[in-house]
Parts: sequence; structure tokens; C-alpha cells
Amino acid sequence: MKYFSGTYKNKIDSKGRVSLPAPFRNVLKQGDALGSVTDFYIFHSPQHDALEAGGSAFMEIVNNGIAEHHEMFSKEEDILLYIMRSAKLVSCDITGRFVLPSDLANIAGIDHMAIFTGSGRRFQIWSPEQFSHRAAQEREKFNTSGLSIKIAPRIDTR
Amino acid sequence: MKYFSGTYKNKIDSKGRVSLPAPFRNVLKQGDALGSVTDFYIFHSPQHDALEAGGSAFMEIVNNGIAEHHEMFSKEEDILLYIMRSAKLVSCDITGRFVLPSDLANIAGIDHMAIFTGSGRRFQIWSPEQFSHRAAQEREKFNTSGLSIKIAPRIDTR
DNA sequence: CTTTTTCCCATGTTATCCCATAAAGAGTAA
DNA sequence: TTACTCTTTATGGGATAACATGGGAAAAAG
Repeated sequence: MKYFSGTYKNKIDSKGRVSLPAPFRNVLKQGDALGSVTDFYIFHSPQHDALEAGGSAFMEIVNNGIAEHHEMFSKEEDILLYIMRSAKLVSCDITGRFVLPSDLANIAGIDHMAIFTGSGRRFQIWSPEQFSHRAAQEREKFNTSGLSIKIAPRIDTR
Repeated sequence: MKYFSGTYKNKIDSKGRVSLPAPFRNVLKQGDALGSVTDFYIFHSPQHDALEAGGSAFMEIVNNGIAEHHEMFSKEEDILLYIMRSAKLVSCDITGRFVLPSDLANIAGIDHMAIFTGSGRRFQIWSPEQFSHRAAQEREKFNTSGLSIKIAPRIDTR
């Protein structure tokens, strides 16, 4: 089982296209019978001014999780379906690029560059500004919490 | 398995026609042997001043699910009957448009524009006014609800 | 016979496909 | 090590297809 890991910075071109980092493409491809499907969903992170993304199997788990624990047409189901309302399915082309939907890009303040950062079963997409801001906050939190392991996000610009 | 996701805004023309967003058409087509059937049912939402819609597969879930797991004359069956009473079958033409029945449009306060928003196995149709009112609060509701999506341990990250 | 509905074609915009290029990395042999 | 080649990867740009929408003609309904 492969996981989304590492942090990468890629350029968004004039058409709104951006390369999904190759290691992330490989994670998406695993488990696919053809080994070629690189579809995934992007949605607004409920917690951050950033985007979250996961493959179709991830979205299946989300929907099954909602359906199994909440009544259809209930208030609770409606709240959780917020994720589906913001989620958009995108697909990588043969060269590994996808179009970042403009509404989602605006929500996350992304324009010329995008930071891709793995979080295991899914990954996140940040604007460089928000990401460094967030990273600074994280360091602050760890420094004041007495934890001894300090994590400095490394950006691979490959 | 594809899910209805994302939010789109389309125009209703003088004949009452409106384009079903292309990603939604693709969800309807999946599971269809010919890959061309874009029939779906529209009905009055049991919880909002809006419309709900789903393909024949969804209607089958609603009818079978409620018939099998709930008592006749129960609250759940009431919801089913409420849905079936207002439900109308519509069909997209070759260009992807369908005619929004005027009685359902009136119920939801829809006239010139319609918001299409994905809810996983089904989708909703809103008037822009009603929807923006709701959209303003949904993210905070999600974060303050204390609800979370429960995920079973067997997970494929694809 | 009139009104409504459905089907088909037209159009401008946007998105997608496909080819090209350049840079980086892996591997190989002198 | 150095130089060379092949592959992978990120990115640019032009050609093509898809999409949302308008309008007219044909078919159906009343």
C-alpha cells in the first residue's frame, strides 16, 4: 500500500493546468486494474484555507461512511454532504497534468503556484503563501508545546 | 463508482430548458449498458425548499431500502410516499438539456437560474437565492456540528 | 387550428488532446 | 571520474472537441 507523502511545488500555467507530482500519480495508479487511471476528487478543506484531494476509492469511503451512519435526508447527512458539494472530479492527462477548477483555486488563494503535500490516504493543495504561514504556525505550536521533534517542511521543487 | 459532486450554476431559457452539468450527465451514464441514457427523477426535497434528483439506480435504493427495512405506515415510509408523490421522470436531450417541470420549479422558487449541487448518490437543484443563503453557513455548521465521517479500517487510497 | 413540446442545427467560449521541448536523473561504458 | 545516452518529468503552445445556450422547424397535444 502506497501513501501520499512529501511536499512538492508546481507551476500553474495560463490555462489553469498543473502537473500532479509524479509520486502522487503513482499512488493513484496503484490498485487500478489498468494501472492508468489518475482520476481524483478535490474539495475545500473544512479546517484550512486549502484544498484536500483523494482518489475515487477515497470518495467511495466517504459516501459509504455517511450512508452507513446517518439517515438519508437527515440534518446530519446534510451537514456531512458539504464535502460532496465542494468536491470536483478531475483527471490527469497523458502528461500528468490536470486542470485545477478556478472556483476551488480562488477559495484556497491559489494562482501561479501550488504546493502539493501528502497526508497519507489523501493529499492537500495549498497556495505557497498560506502554506508557509501554516508551517510557521505549526513550528510555533511545536516549540511552545514542549515537543522535542521539530518538523520543518521541505519543499521539493522538482 | 462515480458520485454527484461539485456545484454548478446554469441558465434556464424561455422554454424552461436547462443544461444538466456535464459531470452529472457522466454520472448518470455510468452503469448504463449503452452509456447514453440520461434519464433521472426530480422530486421535492423532504428537508429543504429545493429539489432533489437521482437516476433510476438511486430511486431503486430509495424504494427497496425503505420497503425492506421499515414498517409500512412508518415515518420512513411517509418520506418515501412524499418523494414518490412529487417525483417526475425527465430526460436530457442530445445537447444535455432537460425541461424543468414548472410545478417543481415553483416549489423551489427557481426561475431564471438554477444551482446544481452534488450529494453523492443524488443531487439537488436550488434557486440561487435560497442556495447562497444556505452556503454562507454550511462550512461553519460542518466544523461546529461535532460530526465526523466514520471510516472503516479497510481502506484503498486510490 | 392553435399552442405547446420536442428535436435539430448554429455559435461562441472553454476545456481537452496531442505534439514539442527542456531539464533532471539513472544507468552505462571508457 | 567524465562523458554519453535513455527515461522520466514538468511545462509551453496550437489544433481539436466539448459545453452551454439561442433559435427555428417538426411533431404532438389540446
